Amino acid sequence: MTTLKERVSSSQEVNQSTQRILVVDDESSISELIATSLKFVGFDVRTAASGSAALQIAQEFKPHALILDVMLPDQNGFEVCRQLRSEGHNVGVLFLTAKDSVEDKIAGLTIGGDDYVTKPFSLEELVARLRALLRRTGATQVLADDEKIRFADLELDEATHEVRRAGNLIDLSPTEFLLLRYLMINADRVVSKSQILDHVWQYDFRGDMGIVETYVSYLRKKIDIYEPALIHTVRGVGYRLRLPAGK
Amino acid sequence: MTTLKERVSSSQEVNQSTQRILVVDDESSISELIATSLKFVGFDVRTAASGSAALQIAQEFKPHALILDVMLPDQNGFEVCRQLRSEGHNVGVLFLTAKDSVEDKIAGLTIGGDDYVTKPFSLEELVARLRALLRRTGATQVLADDEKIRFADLELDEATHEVRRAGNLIDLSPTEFLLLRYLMINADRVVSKSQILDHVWQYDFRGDMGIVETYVSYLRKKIDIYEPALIHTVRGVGYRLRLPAGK
DNA sequence: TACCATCCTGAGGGTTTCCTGAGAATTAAG
DNA sequence: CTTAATTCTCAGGAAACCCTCAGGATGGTA
Repeated sequence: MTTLKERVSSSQEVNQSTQRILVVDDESSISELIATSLKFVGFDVRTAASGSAALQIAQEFKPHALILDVMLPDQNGFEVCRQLRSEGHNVGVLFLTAKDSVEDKIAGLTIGGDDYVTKPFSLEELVARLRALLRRTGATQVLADDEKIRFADLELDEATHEVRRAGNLIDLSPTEFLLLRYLMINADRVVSKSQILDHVWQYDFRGDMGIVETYVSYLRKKIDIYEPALIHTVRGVGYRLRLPAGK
Repeated sequence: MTTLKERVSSSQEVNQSTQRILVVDDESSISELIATSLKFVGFDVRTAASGSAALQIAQEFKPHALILDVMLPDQNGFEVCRQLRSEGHNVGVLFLTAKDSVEDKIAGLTIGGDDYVTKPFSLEELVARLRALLRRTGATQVLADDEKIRFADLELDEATHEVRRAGNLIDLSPTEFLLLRYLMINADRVVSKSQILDHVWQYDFRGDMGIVETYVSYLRKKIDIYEPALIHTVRGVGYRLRLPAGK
């Protein structure tokens, strides 16, 4: 089994126009995981382990968005957010909260275009939410890409959660949706089962990679009943989304 | 398929022509909540924590409307309002009052096109009232909306609070109305239960999201007794208002 | 061809999510 | 004060979903 960090560095996605993200979490394993992952897809990332450190770094780093744990050693995440806003930082925030947090005042988190993700999360979900947030808060200079991902005659719409193949609507479960999304983002590239597991499943998943095979099978039965087949197995390596031409 | 402008109108609403709103409340958590929310839907917002500060800021900011807590540290909100008017500021005011204050008094004092909202409020309600106020006071230079929101054969009139489906009048409770309104504003997009809770329910609501399910159930029994069904659940994500067309 | 590692997929059990009816609690109206 | 409307909680059941497992299929290699 490889390490998370190794496996994370896989895809390569250019042109993020270097948006700056500040990650704030006191568990360094979490903030490192996120930072590594975000850097790799092209963001400019800094980390902080406390609220006060975050405020300080934000002064000079001027991030386009924050990923902010609500439970911090010195002060709570909302307070950090409030202070930032009152200092004029017009920045979107993606909160991280424990799933079982005792009704930890998880209200009002989605008001200003902000959003939250519960721990444990999957990297795919985190990145998807972050991108949606940047789009909403207008921090993106590249101008809304319709919120749609396309490959061949496949079309995945993040706003409506609709997936179509050749115009036909396809019904996917949440996990199937995330998996397809990951494959489409990495279209034409081979992604290993480990990579898929790390990105699509929650980071505390403790099963083997058989589940990836199972879900690829599910996906095939839904999207590759059409010709031509798009999901291809690269034996001993992983999977790859491609058209037959580009052999 | 709705137009982009329609879909966008809840989240980022372009072309608000940057109307200026001054929010006055001594609780910073409240004024920040309001400011964040209003900025997000396209207003230009400033905040003040006292009556005197408000008067000062109003001099240079020249707001199109005020959101004004009636209980302020230095002076009472009505007094602030009176002073502003005597200084020639022709501006509509949306008062914020504690629920248990004597409502008759307030009603009597809200002359002209003014209005008031009791704490705790829901953001949907606050924004709706503010827009109505701006419309009445003529501060709005563009945006002569129909005051009606439509989707498919659904029609919701903000002025009369009437809802019709295929011409049939439908009787909704206040919460049902706000919920439907929120869904219609976000027609075709998936909205999560958290988003619904944050926008439709009062900001101090401390229950779980089961209540959203309950109210969706109520709504369905009133508007989806007609064909086709418009309210669809997206398992694991939220709800979405849509036509069956895309199948 | 025979063998082995890898991959595919159907079946089934356990869990989670969602829907809805019933009723308590609160509020508004008569 | 009584009644009605509305809001909210709760819990049972149904459906969807997640995951494991194992037998069969496939591909590479000796």
